[in-house]
Amino acid sequence: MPEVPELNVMGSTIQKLYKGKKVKSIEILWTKRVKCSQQEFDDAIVGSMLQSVKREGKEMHLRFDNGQVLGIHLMLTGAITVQPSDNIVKYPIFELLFEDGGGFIVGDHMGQAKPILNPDIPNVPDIEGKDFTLEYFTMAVRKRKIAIKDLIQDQKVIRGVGNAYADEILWVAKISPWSVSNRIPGNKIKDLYTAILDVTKAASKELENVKVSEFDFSLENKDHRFVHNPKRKATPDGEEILKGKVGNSKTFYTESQILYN
DNA sequence: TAGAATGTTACAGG
DNA sequence: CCCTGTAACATTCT
Repeated sequence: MPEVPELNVMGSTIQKLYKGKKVKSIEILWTKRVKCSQQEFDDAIVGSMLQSVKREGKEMHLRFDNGQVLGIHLMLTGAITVQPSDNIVKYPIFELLFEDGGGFIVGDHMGQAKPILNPDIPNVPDIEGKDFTLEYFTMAVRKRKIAIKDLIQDQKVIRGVGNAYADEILWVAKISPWSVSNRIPGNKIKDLYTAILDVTKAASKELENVKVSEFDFSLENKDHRFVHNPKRKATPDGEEILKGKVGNSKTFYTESQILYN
């Protein structure tokens, strides 16, 4: 369930709720994908105070006053349930609790979401970062020869775009997801760049009032996406939404998106 | 019942 | 060694 707009909302909420509080416990409940031991998590953050929450690509980074960082990656189907909650988390990955009550559980029925101790921050522009410039993006798009949808989702090129918003972005920019990256003309690369910024900003704003109690459900079911949304048959301007595949992921698009190849 | 779920990584082939 | 495409991962829900 995690892309940039969702992570922005979750991150600012976690910060609002727990900034300045000390960690009472962290309990790793599903260790398959986790690199560090329970002991290492305990030593790093138990007793330390939460200073800030920042998003880095598709990860959320919790920084503590002792300099330690807890990274959270929700992968495909992970979710955060703020505690206490009426909902029982069926497949918990880990639980983080603060000293005077509250905290959250990260759950994922696919078992892929994971906590990361002191994660690396790759030298790749985040889509909301200052170093994500039109110049950089134009160069990156021209350098390679793959489907444009795969390119904008490649976290080694830019960090933060995932399958759902990639469809929204390409629809706004009026570019077919199968367009070959190095065949896209300069003015359309600019449209694409602008669409990445605009779609991300608009969706973040749209989601900012979602209730904390609905984080583990409603965020992904909100009707704010216009094409990557199984509930919709047509775009707001009445064009039929088509379904296909780019690489191995499901793609929603329309006929009017131009194919450059 | 096969396929989908907002993702990443390993590996084969060129 | 670089680039690209494909499949695996893992598990429940529809």
